[in-house]
Amino acid sequence: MAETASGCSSEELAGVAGVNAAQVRKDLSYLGSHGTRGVGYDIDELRVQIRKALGMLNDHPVVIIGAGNLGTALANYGGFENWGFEIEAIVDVDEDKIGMRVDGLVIESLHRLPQIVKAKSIKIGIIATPPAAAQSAADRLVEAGVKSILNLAPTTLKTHEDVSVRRVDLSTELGILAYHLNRP
Amino acid sequence: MAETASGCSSEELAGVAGVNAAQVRKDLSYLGSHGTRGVGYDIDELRVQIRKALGMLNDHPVVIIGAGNLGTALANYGGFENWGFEIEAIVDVDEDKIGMRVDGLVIESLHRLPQIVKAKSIKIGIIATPPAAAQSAADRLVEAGVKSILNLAPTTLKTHEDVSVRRVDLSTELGILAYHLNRP
DNA sequence: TAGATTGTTAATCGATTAACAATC
DNA sequence: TAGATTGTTAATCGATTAACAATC
Repeated sequence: MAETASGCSSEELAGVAGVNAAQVRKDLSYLGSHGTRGVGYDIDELRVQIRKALGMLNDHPVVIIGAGNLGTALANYGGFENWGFEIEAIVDVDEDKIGMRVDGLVIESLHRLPQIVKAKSIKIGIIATPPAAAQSAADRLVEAGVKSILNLAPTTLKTHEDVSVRRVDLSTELGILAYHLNRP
Repeated sequence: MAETASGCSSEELAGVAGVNAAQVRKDLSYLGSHGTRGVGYDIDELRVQIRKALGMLNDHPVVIIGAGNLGTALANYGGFENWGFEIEAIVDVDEDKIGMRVDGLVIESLHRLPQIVKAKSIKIGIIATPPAAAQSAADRLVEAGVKSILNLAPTTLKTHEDVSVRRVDLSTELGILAYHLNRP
C-alpha cells in the first residue's frame, strides 16, 4: 500500500498500466533512479522526471493551418492544455475568414505565417486544410521554420528529412476496428 | 524488374515499404502462398488477398455522433471512401441542428440512433462530441448494437469488454513531435 | 531488525533477418 | 537449362520477464 500520499510501488503502477512490474522498473530506471527501495516511487516526482525526460517541462506553442471545420474543432479541442501545448495562432488562406474569432483566437492570414512563427517561437504546426492544400501548407510551415508537423489531412507529405511529420490517419484507425469486428 | 504490369518482387516491395525483404515474404506467407517463384507477386491479386485477410472486402457503414465542427469535418473527410468506409449517418442531440445537411447527409436526432444502426447494419461509430458527452455517446452506441468505436474526444471511455474502442489522442501525437524536437 | 521494494543481471521469449532448397 | 525469386527453416537479435542482491 501507499506509504505516503503519493508513494506507489512498481506493482501498483504495472496494475494500472496493464503491464509487467519488471517492465515498469526497467523503464523507469532509464530516467535515473528515482524510486526508494522498500517504499516505491513518489508519483509527483515521477511526473516531473518523465516530463523532463520527454522534454515537456516547458510549454509548446502551436499554430493551426486551416480555419475550416477541422481547424475550428482543434482550436476548441480541450485535450492540449494539460500536456503543455498551447494553440497560439490559427491561419487560413480565405481572406473572408481573417479577423473572425475562434475560441478567443483571431484568424490570421496565411501570409503572416513567417512572422507569427518567428514572433511566438513556434516549432509545431498542425495541418487542418483540405488534402489538396496540405502539401503547400507543409512547405510554408517548413519555410517559416517549423520543425514538427502534425498532418490531419489524408495525404502523404514530402518534406526535408530533418522535419518530423506525423500523420493521423483515421482510415487506418477504422481499419483496425473493422479487423477486430471479424476476429474478436 | 517487373515481369508483368503488376508483378513485383519482395525486394521491390521491401524497398517501397522501407523494410526487410525477408520480412515481406514472411508476412505475405501468412495470407497463404500468393507469389510465384522466380517472378514475384501480382500486385492486384495481393491487394485483394490483403483486403480479404483484413476483412475489408466489403464496405463498412459508419455513424458519426456529434454534428459540431469535428463531426462536420469528418463527414467531409475525403480519406474514408478508398478504404471501404461509408459515413451512413450523422446524429446530434441539438434539436436545432436536426434536418440540416452536411455533405449530402441530413443530421438526425440522437434518439433515432437505435433505428439507424439497425436499419443500416452499422457496426462502427465515431464519437465527435465534446468530451463531457463522449461517455454517454459511447453508451448509446453500445446500446444500439455498435461493436467498434473510434473516440476522437479527449476522454477514456468505459465500455463492455467485447466492444473495441480506439482513441485518437492528438496530445500524444504532439507529444511525440515535441520529443523529437529535442533529440533529432 | 524484519519486511518491502527497488535496480539490475541473467533467462526466456518472440520477432527479425539470413540463408537456401524448392520451383517458376 | 540458367536465372530469378519464393517460402521456410535456422540463426540472430532485441525486448520482456523472472529472479535476487542491494537497501530503504
